[in-house]
Amino acid sequence: MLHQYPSIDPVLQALADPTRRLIVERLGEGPASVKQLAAPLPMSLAAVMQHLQVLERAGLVKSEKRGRTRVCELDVARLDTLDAWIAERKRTWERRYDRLGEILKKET
Amino acid sequence: MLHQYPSIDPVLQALADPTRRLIVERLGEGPASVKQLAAPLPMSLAAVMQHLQVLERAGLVKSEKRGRTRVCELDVARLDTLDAWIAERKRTWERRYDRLGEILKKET
DNA sequence: GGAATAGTTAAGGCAGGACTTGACTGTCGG
DNA sequence: CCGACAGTCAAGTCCTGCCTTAACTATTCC
Repeated sequence: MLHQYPSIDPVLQALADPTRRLIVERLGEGPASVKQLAAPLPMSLAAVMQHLQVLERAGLVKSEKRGRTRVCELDVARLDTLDAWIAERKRTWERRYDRLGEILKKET
Repeated sequence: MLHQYPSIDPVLQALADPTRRLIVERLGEGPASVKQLAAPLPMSLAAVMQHLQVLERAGLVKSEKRGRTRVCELDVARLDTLDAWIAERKRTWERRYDRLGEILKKET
């Protein structure tokens, strides 16, 4: 089947970092500027920028420049890619489980 | 709200590595020994062992020693942790979208 | 215009992660 | 018992990823 997902690789790599997950969670509540995103984080603005670039490359975040501020927004659709990947693993697993039947259940 | 998920951190970190995802995908088709898992991978057995330890610490894989071979098996339940996290992000997002109403839809 | 604001870019430091090698343990087949 | 097999452990190398600082650009406000 070759499972050709549109590159979950950058998505998972982006979400692997706790800071980036915090950013994603924050953006889940609505758009925000880079400054706003950086405010609660214990690091420089430049560091947050770099995190945003990773998230943007992964397609999880879209941003737009308005005046001198950059407004960032979550792209939830990208999370479906992950959803799909997980679902696929589980489906294969459960299909296998069905093939085995209830037999193995007996030997707890 | 404090979203107290049982540590998605190790799960996402484990899945961030392409090699480990390959192992997960392989194990999705059924249990396998360390040797079998290592066979298609361009690295030493010791390296695969280390990957397995990461997966096991994340709770994604369980293994059992049988004679001189170690049989590894996927723990699909752990993927639900990730599922839950994603679902939560999407839920928050959609709730926000609802609050905004249809107004923004007009300015396509 | 000039100072403060918000972001961007580049360089470098440092720690952690991925992989290797080599020595070692335990197990199976003959 | 002995060799081959499957895995384990410990160092050590190397490279990537996260973060910093510093200099620089583009806006906004007075």
